[in-house]
Amino acid sequence: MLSGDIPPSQTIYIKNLNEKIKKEELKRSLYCLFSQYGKILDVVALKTPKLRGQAWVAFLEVTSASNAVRQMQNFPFYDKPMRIQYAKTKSDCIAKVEGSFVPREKKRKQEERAADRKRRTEEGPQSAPANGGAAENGGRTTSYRHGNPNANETAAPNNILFIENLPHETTSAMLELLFKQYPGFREVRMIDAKPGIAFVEFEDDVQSSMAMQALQGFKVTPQNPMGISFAKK
DNA sequence: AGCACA
Repeated sequence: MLSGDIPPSQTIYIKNLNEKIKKEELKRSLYCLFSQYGKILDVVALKTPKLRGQAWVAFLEVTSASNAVRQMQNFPFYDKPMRIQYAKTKSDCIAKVEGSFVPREKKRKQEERAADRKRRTEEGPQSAPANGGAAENGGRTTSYRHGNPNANETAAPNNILFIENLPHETTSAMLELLFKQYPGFREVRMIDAKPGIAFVEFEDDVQSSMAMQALQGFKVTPQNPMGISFAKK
């Protein structure tokens, strides 16, 4: 891979991030943006002088990270193109999942030893930032893989979303109600000749990504979890 | 440019 001679792994390293964004918001947005590629275990961002403008997103699957590196490369995020590589070292949350986690000891700073001491014995996937809504309904259906035209390959980001698996009774007014709660919403378009699908347009790719993540798998009916992907250009 | 997890 030409991604800077670092071998593929579950964790991506992102730099050139907008440093004006507050840490919590940044983590939340990264979580939203990248969870389209698969389950995220953790998002790490620090605002220390050495580490500002950078973040790590740890996926459960290497393939998720690979897709993210390729498809989100140079993605304009808060007005700055993201530069994405694989992380150089394994994330703690990955080591924990693999059962190989050992609290770092005498590495750099001994002030960390005290912190290690009170390290909580956590088990499962690390705390991912909460997503902004629609979580009650059926929960995380991270990627929709049925009649999806981009089944194996996630489409490149687009300000227009492609919605499928809708009940045929769905109207654009219904979808509008659902999507207009997310910033940047523009319009819903449906085609009479093609029931069950819709296009939803946002102002830009970031905003469409947020809505996609928030509403992915949203169950219009118990049989109809929405499949949302980026429309093809 | 800069690779951490507190």
